[in-house]
Amino acid sequence: MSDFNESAPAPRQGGIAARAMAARGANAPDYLSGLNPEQRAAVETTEGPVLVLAGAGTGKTRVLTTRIAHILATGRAYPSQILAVTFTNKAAREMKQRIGMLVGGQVEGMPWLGTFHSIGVKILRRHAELVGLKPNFTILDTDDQIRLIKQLIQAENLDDKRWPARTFANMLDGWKNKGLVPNDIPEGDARAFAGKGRQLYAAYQARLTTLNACDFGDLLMHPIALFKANPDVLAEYHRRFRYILVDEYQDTNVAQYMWLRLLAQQPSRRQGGDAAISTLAGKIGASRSAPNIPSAARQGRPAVAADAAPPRSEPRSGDSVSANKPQQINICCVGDDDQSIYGWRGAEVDNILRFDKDFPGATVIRLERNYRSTGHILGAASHLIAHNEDRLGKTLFTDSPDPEDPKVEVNAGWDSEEEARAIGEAIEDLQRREDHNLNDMAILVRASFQMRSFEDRFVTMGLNYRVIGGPRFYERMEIRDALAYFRCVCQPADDLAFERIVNTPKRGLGDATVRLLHDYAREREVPIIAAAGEMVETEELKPKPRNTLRGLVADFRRWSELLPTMKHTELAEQILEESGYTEMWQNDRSAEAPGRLENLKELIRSMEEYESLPSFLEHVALVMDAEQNSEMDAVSIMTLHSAKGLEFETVFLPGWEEGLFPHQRALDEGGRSGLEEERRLAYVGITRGKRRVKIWFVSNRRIHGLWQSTIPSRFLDELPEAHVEVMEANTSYGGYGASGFGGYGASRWDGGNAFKESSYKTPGWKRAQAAQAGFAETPSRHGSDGWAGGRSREITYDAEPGSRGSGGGNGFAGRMNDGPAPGRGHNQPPKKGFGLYSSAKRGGPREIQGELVAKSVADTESRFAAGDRVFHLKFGNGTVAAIDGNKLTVDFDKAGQKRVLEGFVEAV
DNA sequence: AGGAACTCTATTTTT
DNA sequence: TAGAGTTCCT
Repeated sequence: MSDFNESAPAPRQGGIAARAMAARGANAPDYLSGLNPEQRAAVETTEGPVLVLAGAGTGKTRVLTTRIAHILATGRAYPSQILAVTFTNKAAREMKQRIGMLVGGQVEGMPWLGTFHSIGVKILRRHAELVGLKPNFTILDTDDQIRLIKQLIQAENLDDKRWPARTFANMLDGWKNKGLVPNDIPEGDARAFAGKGRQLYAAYQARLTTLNACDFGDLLMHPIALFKANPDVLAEYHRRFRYILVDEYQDTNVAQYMWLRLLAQQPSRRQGGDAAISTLAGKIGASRSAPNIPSAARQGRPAVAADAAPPRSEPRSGDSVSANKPQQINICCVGDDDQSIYGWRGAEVDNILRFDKDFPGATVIRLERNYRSTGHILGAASHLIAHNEDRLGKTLFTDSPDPEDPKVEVNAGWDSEEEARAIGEAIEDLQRREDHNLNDMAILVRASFQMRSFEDRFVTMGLNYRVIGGPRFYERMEIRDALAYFRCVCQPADDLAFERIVNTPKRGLGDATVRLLHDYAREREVPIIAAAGEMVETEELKPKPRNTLRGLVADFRRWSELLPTMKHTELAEQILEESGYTEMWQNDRSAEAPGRLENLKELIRSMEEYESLPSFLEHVALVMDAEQNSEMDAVSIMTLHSAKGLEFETVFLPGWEEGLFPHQRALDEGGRSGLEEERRLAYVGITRGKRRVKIWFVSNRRIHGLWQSTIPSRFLDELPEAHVEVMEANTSYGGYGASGFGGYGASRWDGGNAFKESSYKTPGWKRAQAAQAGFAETPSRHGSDGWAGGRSREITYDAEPGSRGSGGGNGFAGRMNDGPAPGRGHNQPPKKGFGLYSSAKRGGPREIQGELVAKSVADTESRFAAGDRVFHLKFGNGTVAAIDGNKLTVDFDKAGQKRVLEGFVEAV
């Protein structure tokens, strides 16, 4: 049944390896020509651990795919002996396709190329019993997960408003990213949720086991636990995988790291996390064991594998290709530390930074020759990223700099509407004058709310655009409902699916009935559908719901019986018909209803490609992904995060303002490393551009409904003059800041073309420096109608509701009226007061590559000391308790302890 | 069951 | 401000 226990087959006629070998030339095979020396080294260094540091646009995927082709073509391994992991399905698909192209044909023979998760499931299906699951376990999506958690929270008699399931789901995610089981979560976390954090986690896992289900995190956690507890199983995989390849290594989290290390036969280095992993399911109350004891030992099994020396002299059946060579770790990780932008969801840049320590004797190959962008773009990006401290260091270069290439542009605008207008015009310009396709242009934003102004504008202009990202096909309500029906049919134990649709469409089976069902099922420990089947035979339900439920149970029974015989697409259609689900939307008069029906049809259509309903469900759980139509010519709008890996002729980067980019929250929560991640995001953004990069910033932006004055991003100051051109403002109101816009402005950017002389001698820059010693100056007010004159709001720190931006009446600026019409008198002289963003106080200049740059906020020395008495506009008088960069912890006499920005506080 | 009124919250996202 | 989610009322 599985190909796993067979010994490696001889290359089949027409099989991938055979074809690859046939395709191989005598000396320099085709696929190797056209690689540059570094790439070629990365491909040909097949043995031992290899780290390929592949800068943006240096041909990373090409190396990865060619390397696989090379391994196959030289007979080093069979396709089934190569483990190749990616993060996204898209990347996996692309790799498969490209390997196919290299080797000539479809790659049916690469069974172990896939995402961490899909490979995880594959492993888990084979050995499910070892972690207490059945092989047909379900995979829960975030939605199910949250509903389940909510039930558990309620079962613990906690207020689910005060303790939102969402929050818990996030914590859960964090733990699983770190590979922590309930017993190993930090004490602080354990105390969360009214002291029930750990208990809830354990209860959650126990519940998943009863449901015969897994969440996404478990797809990594279970295999790790399994390998550790069953060295014999791990050894089989060791024997199998001759070569391991990892894409986007900088994005791996701790759990993925542990998973890889186990498979790479490395003794584990990280004690904490490793000791943590044991069997996840239902380990409540198990006593906390001493660190460093492998979990296998705890469970009374021999401890080998991870924590002991790797079994180097394992017999290696099925290894007909190169038997008898000493065991080597042929792992190749490809990544770019400078493009690590997922720290916030658990990625550990550290994994890539430490590779050579993890794998002693590793070969490190740098790919720095860029084939994508112009010299100016590379120069700008490299100079920017050089401001990061935690990096391995690479410098991209191009062989073909062209004096005609445009420099990276920096543009200023008044507000987000003008920004959208101007970018819209620039797009039309390129389209008309340069004959650009809209498909070659993209707008990359930091946060999705920024998209709106572009959409609004493009709609009025009649400009085609396409938003990438956002809610996906399989996340739509109607799709989830339909899938829930199918799940109930295929998996009678899927309580969550059943609960989702018992009363959809409305059948009069409301909360009360469901609760009864639930209690009954829990008590008897049977699945809810089974419980329903039993309960309708009793007197426990009122006649009406009882009859309805009886009907529904009969429906499901009938559908289940049809499952083995009927064609799955027809059955699916029948289910949706007979359940009344389709009808529900047909009767719905709302505007979305027709679209939903259309989506349901699309769902059925997409099932065609799969053999059966269960196999379709499996696909859906893992590949929450649907193709977008790329037919029409349209500008792409997306976040910087979703742009990673893409490239465009022209890239627009709006919103380069302090607080937005770098994002205030990243700064607050991540400190210096948070800032560095933001900077990498900027780097990713710039390096998406092939020929043109146009950066924008504005001086007023509406955030949470209030107009905020903003200052230019510090990243602008980190761009090298040689590769950047500051554009003259060409808007009707007369340009940005020629008259010392705002007054609080902090950089060379507010001097318009003053930049060309000397960036750091401009009044703006001096002001910025001066500001560091005292208050930043206020933003200017503008307009005259409806201006509240409220106090500026405290970004993030002030959670006190109800008082932001209104009342006060003390004349400190911050609240603006509606979008200002250009040309109106918006440039009033600055008023002395409190700065909006005290991050305006960028630290003293620092020398990098002969240039002065802004220093990060974290280094700024506070003008306060612990014990100082201070006054805060809202909280009144207080005493400084602690200082953290520009943030103060203050014990207020009346308001208690608060964290406030230094800029909002005045010495008394 | 449905709707009005109210509250809360506002990066980034894959699997 | 706006959208989602919840509560409360009929």
